[in-house]
Amino acid sequence: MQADVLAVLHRCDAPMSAYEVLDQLRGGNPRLAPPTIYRALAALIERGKVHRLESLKAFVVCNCEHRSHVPIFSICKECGTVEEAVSQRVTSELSRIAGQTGFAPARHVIEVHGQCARCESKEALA
Amino acid sequence: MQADVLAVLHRCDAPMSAYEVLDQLRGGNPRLAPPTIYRALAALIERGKVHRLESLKAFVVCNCEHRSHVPIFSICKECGTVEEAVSQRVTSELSRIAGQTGFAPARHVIEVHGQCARCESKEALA
DNA sequence: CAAGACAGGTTATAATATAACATGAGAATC
DNA sequence: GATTCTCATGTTATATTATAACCTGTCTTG
Repeated sequence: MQADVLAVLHRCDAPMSAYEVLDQLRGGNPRLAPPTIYRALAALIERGKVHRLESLKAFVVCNCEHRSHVPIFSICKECGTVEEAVSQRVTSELSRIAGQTGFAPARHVIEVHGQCARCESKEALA
Repeated sequence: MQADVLAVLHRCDAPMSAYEVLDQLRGGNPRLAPPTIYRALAALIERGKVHRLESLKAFVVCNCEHRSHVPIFSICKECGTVEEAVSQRVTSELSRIAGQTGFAPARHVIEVHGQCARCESKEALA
């Protein structure tokens, strides 16, 4: 099931809601219910294969090779595409800030909404 | 209504879900419905008085004086308290990364989950 | 085979959020 | 003063996201 979910997410190449994944997989299996999808997604996230975009309530495959990393997502508000980046500087600066108050970071959520280069140039033409 | 919602959020001093706010306000007004709360929250967020914590699906008052800023939230997984910080370095580094692919940032979501100093020391004692 | 573990199925419901239309009070205009 | 406009809120209904709780079947392992 995890493999099926991962395959659907790969095919789509854009963030999908759990229910969009569910609809895709129902084609081959009409009995599929939400808990099955959410369980598979939880396991994939645990394994680092998938990320949840908190601000979109949606899921994407992790296209990062790094084992353990702090992903930074750029989310285009026009076309919905998502890029994943990594920055040691951001991570360490966040740790530094946290350290000032004795806070121990465990998990980071970094999502940047805006407009991708492609959509900007499209808009410039119009 | 915005003032009422803000007052409730202030009293609580911790993130609250929209429905928790709703329950608080229903004491004085049994006819209150979700859209009213969500409308007030949307307006308060627009005005920068309130932030939505995407990863908690909850809302907090903005305790920052700055007019326009990129808030960085530290969320303690033990006690649920939230601290709001600002870092020019993080903001500019995120802009730099975005710039590499021509992405134009418009809104940032930065939420760090972990353990606050107080909860860490409590745990150390136990 | 019996016992246990575990993935997935099934049913039901909780929690979060918004669409669409109605109402009513006050300001602006005539 | 009557009319119209605007805008916040009320109201009803429903969409969307997520999880609890329990069941079933298969596979493993002794």
